[in-house]
Amino acid sequence: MDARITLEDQLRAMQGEHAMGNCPVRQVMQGIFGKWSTLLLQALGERPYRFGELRRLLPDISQRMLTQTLRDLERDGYIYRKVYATKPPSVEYGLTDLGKSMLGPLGELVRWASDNFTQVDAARKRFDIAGKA
Amino acid sequence: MDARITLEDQLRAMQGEHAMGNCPVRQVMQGIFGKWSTLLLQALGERPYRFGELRRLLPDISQRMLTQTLRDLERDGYIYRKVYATKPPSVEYGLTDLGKSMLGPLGELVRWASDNFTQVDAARKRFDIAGKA
DNA sequence: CAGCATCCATTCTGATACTG
DNA sequence: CAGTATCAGAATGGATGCTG
Repeated sequence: MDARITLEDQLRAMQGEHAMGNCPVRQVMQGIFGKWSTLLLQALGERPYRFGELRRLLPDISQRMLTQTLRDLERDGYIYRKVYATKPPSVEYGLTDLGKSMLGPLGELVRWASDNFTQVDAARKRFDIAGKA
Repeated sequence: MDARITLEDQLRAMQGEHAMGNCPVRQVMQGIFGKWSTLLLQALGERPYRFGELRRLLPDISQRMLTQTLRDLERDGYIYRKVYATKPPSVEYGLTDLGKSMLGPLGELVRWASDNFTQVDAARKRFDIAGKA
């Protein structure tokens, strides 16, 4: 079985009402690859976290971006949001089944990036030094 | 072998000079997930294409974005750019070995997105209808 | 044919201040 | 504790006209 998706596959999935720029596959991918989405998905892949815990885990995310990214991930069905009516209130975030099923493929790519970022970095330096920047 | 990369792995890879927001892994991922990058990488995974061919293949990309995205992919070492000094000139783009090696993991994720975009779409609708939008 | 330069609109991101 | 609201700057995206 070939795991490759051809461009024709994607074109077929678009059926006219969608243009290339907003094909559904790409829309899904964009949701996963926001500036903080991948990091949050991986964190929640380990265990559920509370809002404040995530904030401390990602020291350089602003509160605004954390709230917004979590909301987007919840909207796409990757994570759940559970409010405990304690005093003061606490909110727990965790992966849904859909989110868990996505973490496999995403992990593959993260692993590739982790294994190859030095090569990418080297390529960038070569390109820039060659004056093509 | 567990293919998962933990957050601790990423934190370890950062070594202080990098913050979460610009960790090298994320930088690589961002390069792959620009608005058009994935589509172009997949197209070039089938065979090399010329500039004009790519333009026709992605009808709704602007010339500016095509040029820019190709240049970014070349800079990161995923594609090569070969100029034929014909008259009029023609330019061929194709995947490098690094690009080819990345297409595997990327394809996994594209396949997941292709298999699950209806679920994501359904989740979005539920969220919006529930008035949480 | 395969670009580059310019201009403009939209989106994204973060800092800051405030609330149930 | 876990947000919301507002604002300003940066980055991104696209339309148009010009060139070797």
